[in-house]
Amino acid sequence: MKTAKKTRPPARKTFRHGDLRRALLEAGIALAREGGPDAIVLREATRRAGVAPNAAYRHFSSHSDLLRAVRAAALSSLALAIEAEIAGVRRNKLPAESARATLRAVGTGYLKFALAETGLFRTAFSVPDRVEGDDDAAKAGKSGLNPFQLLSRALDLMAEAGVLPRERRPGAEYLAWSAVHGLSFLIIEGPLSRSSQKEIHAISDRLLQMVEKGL
Amino acid sequence: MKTAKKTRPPARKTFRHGDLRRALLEAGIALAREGGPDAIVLREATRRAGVAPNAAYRHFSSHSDLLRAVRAAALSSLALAIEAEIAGVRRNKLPAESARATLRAVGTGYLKFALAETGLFRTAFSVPDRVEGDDDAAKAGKSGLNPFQLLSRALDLMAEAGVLPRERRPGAEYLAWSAVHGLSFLIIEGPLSRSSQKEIHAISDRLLQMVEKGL
DNA sequence: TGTACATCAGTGAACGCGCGTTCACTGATGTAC
DNA sequence: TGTACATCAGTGAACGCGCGTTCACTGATGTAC
Repeated sequence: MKTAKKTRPPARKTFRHGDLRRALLEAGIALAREGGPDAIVLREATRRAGVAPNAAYRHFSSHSDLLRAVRAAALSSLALAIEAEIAGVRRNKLPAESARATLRAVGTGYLKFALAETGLFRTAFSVPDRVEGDDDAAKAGKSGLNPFQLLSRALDLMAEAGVLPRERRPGAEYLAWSAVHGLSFLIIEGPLSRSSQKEIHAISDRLLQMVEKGL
Repeated sequence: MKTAKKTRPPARKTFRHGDLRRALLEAGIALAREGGPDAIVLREATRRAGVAPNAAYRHFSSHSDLLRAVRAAALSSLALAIEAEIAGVRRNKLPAESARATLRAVGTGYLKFALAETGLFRTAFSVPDRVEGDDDAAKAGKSGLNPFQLLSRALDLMAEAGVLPRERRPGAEYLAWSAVHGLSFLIIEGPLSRSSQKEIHAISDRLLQMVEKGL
């Protein structure tokens, strides 16, 4: 899928753009949304912003600098999606139930985002990057936590509620993350890509159950 | 990491090459091994085979045709790695134990391959493709089964041995695959990419345990 | 066993493409007096 | 309030690169007689 070249420059009337950095970043995000990380093309971003190609260099030092910024934005979107799912968890439950529901919400939010925003999702994980101890706000949601940190917090809740044995807590992130990320892959690029929403929903449920039980 | 351009054409003395198709395929595999799917460049393959760029078109109809062939070879390598791991399972066990060991072997073989042959592994899954009902021998190992089919067979064994409840058997492939594939990702491109072999081994073990228990 | 000829694998040259990036520039803006 | 000037965001033109692919060709091979 090639990107449409039809988008005409909005014909600025001022010499100065106003907020070119933001415009380029948003064009980059749009490109990522449409075609994943490989679709983030510096020249196309400037085209969409209605600006000469080299103008980008006033705001990003290189192509990969733009890519990094888009990537951070994608992670932030994912964090927002997870937060939205967590917000839907009923508060008046027993701690154990509530902790489990929160962990499930993290998984569900992750999977929903992968399905709905495939391009951004793939962009978020297109480049090796430790997100664990990273407090870059550009990668975080409203809570100030990035996706990994949201998962960590959910697991902490599980441990506190006594649902997850303390000795199993360390490193549990990687087990849960593996399962959910792997399923996202199967859904996006793998053999489940032609399955119905309903089938995907069912298998997602089973997977989250497996994690809960097996953790 | 750019591919080294130093590899000089082997200076054929005959006009005919002999087995150019094979040479191009092997060059393609070598490129994939070194740099993943994006490194599979038709021109570079012909360079390595010591042949003019357009000579490739006698054997592959296009770049993506070559890519498909390399991809099939990568899947076949993965199948071989899994088979090798299965072959190491002790035969004189109880059926239940033996079935569990076989499933573990599938997971271990998968993870080992992902770690040792990252480029080929990424190539194998670089393009959406249903491998489930696919009996293309180019994607299979010595047993004639491709990686997915090897996993299916291991799960069948589990069901027959009574270790996996029959009603949970359908679709179990996707749960196991998700977990193991997800961990492969974390190890290859994700946050576990800088961990030691030992840490990776430990977390792999825990993951396989989780799958066994949670399936 | 020897020759004529069709086949088709590989050659050489060229194409158009879009990319990231660099250069010397121009002209709007904001500040100092 | 008005003017001179430094700043620096965006321009226009160009670069070199490597890619996939097409064209008309050449020359080794295998087969028919």
